Amino acid sequence: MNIYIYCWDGCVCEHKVDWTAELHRRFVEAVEQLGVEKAVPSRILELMGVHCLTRHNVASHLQKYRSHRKHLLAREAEAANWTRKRHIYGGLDTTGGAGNIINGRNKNGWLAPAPTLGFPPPPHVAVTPPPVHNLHFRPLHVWGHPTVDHSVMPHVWPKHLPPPSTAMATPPPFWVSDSPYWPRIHSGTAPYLPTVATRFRAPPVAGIPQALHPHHTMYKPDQHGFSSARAPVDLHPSKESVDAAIGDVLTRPWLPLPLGLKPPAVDGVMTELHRHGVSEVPPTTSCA
DNA sequence: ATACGTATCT
DNA sequence: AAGATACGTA
Repeated sequence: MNIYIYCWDGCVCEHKVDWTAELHRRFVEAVEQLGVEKAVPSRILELMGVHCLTRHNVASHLQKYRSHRKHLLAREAEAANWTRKRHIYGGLDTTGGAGNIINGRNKNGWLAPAPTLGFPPPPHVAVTPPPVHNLHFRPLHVWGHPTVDHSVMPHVWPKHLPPPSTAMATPPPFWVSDSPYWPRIHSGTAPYLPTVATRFRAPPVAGIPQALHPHHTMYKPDQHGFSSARAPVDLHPSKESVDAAIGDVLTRPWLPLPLGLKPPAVDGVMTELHRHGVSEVPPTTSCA
């Protein structure tokens, strides 16, 4: 049974906040403006301009948000670290490592050590959003910055989905696919739009005025997707790690193969070499 | 008294 | 897991 309470301005609010896509989007927007580290509940609340939200609600959400983000960053660092070790081991500095990590940043410049670099300025001018009077949308199970997610999430591939083929160009991550949550960011540029997302409408709630357009389709990857980043992810290397490993191995085949990769059959190698007009193979030399 | 962050509870 | 609440601290 739903419990409703009366907001300070007279609107009817649900007892428990549903962090819908729209709400979360505003939240993230506010956090981005303030900087993830500097964002505090009161300021976020202010920027969000949403009724029926208390500072406590925001604080709680912020806690979860930071926690999720921390996990993601940790994984990213893990991937970067893996590649760095290999580079040190090989003594060469070739590029093509995990997620194109350069100077501690990923290619989008989002994942450098947070406290020092702070975060890039917001991509757009802050506009005070119109007030939202109700929270009646599907809960959102998507965490993190749209901008961060795009670079961080790829190695958290849901276990129930087939991994993307490494032979193909890397498709945009599935959680971006056609989601109203990231409108127009990819839909125009990326032909690859996996349709794995479960989409449905949020049913209108009787008796509650719909302040926001009720046509918001909610995206809800199942709870095994990227909220449980433990067992499935740990058992299977992340996509990013695999990409890094393959890229690395191709670049420097003389190094020991990482765990899990098998060397090609000699016959196959010889055939391939012949195909390329190489008939003599010099004796193997050790890397000094 | 108030806001914040974290831990804990439901 | 998500969101609320309790609690210690500044």
